[in-house]
Amino acid sequence: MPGRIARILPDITGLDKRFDYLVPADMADRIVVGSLVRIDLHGRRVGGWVMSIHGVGETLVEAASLKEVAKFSGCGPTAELIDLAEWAGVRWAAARQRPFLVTASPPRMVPGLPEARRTALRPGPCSPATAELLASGGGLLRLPPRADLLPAVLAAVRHGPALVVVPAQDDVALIAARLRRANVAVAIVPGEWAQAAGGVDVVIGTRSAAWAPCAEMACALVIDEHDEALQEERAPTWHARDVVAERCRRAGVPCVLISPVPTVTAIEWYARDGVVHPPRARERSGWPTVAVVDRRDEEPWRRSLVTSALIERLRDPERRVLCVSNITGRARVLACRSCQALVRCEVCDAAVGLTDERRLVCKRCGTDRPAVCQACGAAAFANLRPGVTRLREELEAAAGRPVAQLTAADDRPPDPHIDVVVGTEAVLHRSGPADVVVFLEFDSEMLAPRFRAAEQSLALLVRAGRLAPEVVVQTFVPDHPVLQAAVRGDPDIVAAIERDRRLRLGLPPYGALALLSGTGADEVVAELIGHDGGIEVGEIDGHGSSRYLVRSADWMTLGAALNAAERPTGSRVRIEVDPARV
DNA sequence: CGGACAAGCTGA
DNA sequence: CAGCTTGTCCGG
Repeated sequence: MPGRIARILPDITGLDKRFDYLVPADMADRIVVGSLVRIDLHGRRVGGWVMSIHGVGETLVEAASLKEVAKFSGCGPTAELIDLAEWAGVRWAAARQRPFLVTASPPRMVPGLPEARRTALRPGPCSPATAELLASGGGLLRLPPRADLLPAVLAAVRHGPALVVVPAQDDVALIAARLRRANVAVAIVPGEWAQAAGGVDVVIGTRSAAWAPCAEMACALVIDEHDEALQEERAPTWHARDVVAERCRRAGVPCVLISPVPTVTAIEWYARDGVVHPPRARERSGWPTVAVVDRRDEEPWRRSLVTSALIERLRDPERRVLCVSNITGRARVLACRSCQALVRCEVCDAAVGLTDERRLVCKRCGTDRPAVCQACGAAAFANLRPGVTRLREELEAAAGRPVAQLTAADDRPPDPHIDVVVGTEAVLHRSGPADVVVFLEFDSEMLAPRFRAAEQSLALLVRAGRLAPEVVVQTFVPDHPVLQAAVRGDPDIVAAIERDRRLRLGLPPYGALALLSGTGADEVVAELIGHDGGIEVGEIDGHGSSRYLVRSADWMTLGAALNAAERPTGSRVRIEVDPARV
């Protein structure tokens, strides 16, 4: 091979530039697009990705003046994923590819790929609906909360090497173990990145698996497409469902999305073929029993969360009861995650709360400071939610048996011998199965001033329904569509209303939306307003620094405009494309 | 990002 | 004006 030139993106945050290096002859066969290499750049040796390979003469710099690639470090993302990162950089207005490439790269260096491991599938239960959707080019499958998902995964395995994305790590392990028992070759990513790249029947993982290698990928499955865990919370706020769908589209392989409560986004993608679901009677039987408790009937203890319906369940010693509450809404009492110190106001020593802008604001004296622990300088806080402590005592008195409390701040699991647990949403993630899940006050969730509140609160009921066959919801609005949908096991009730509202307001998926905040946001917004191509900007009142909602007709127009906007030096603009909580 | 180098500030 | 801080530029 004559001299080749590798265009390399250094693995350095804040440096979004590619540099050309000569490929030494002894590395020529190993260095391909995506390879991880080391280069000498500006006096230091740094890692980087090969973004493209060129012949001598195709580059701007004279070959003679180029340095050589210093070292081949290991295998990296495939060329398809490098291209996909380029797309994602626009889709989520990231401007740079680095965050995607990091996700698409192995956690430890992989010098070479192992042999493919593919096995003959033992006959077993296999979802015909999934198989049909895969055969017809992909689609959206609605399966009730308590349905077993393994048959759908097995149908994907039958179709060929499959990429499976699941929101929660626990479910990844569970599905992988069951697949292995069925003699399926599985690679759990990111840990088994090399096996996934070498070739297996199923590559499975959480959100980041959207960027995992999958040799000879023939189809992909996104399980619980509605789950917020599929979206990255840090910017760029990419969504695994969207990444997988685009990846499949480019590869020309089918993608099947599965959810008990499909998002308007997914429904819209597959609007032509419609949502596939089991016969209504069967679907409904896969939903939990949902009991709606009208808190208006609870005179004269109208304000109490301990209703008679709840007391009845608490008093039954045979029943394991999980109680979920989020009374405080946002955190009012915080503790530092590193040093455990209570976060207090610098001026008056009162406990301070955390605002949406990540500032600590004292309710007593109004002092405002950045979200940094005064004792140790850490910036991560645990929410102590004093409301839960008080509630625990109240519930214990009503139950006549011990009640454990669980919030995101508690790092040890609750005592397994205590069969009543109360806490924040963490209860739904970190307690085992139960007989009944009670939402003590669901309205703050269901009526939250966020455009996805309906979808999000329905998703909570789904989560609860997977833990217990019965879900009790205490509310002042018992006729809300979210509750109707859950009671009847018919998510269409919410989907239809949501679709109309989003269409009317031009909200996703019928419009593209990004939230801009941080210093320098004003300058970026000023530039966007001068922009000619269909960008709209609105200001959201932010305490202190202002936040802006930027809208456009579609994601790529929005992303391109945001990426093109000049950022003033020293600015720290945060861009949340498709924000989950607005 | 982090090194290089230049321009700006301080103190004897 | 040495010695130090702060800012800006640039990398193949």
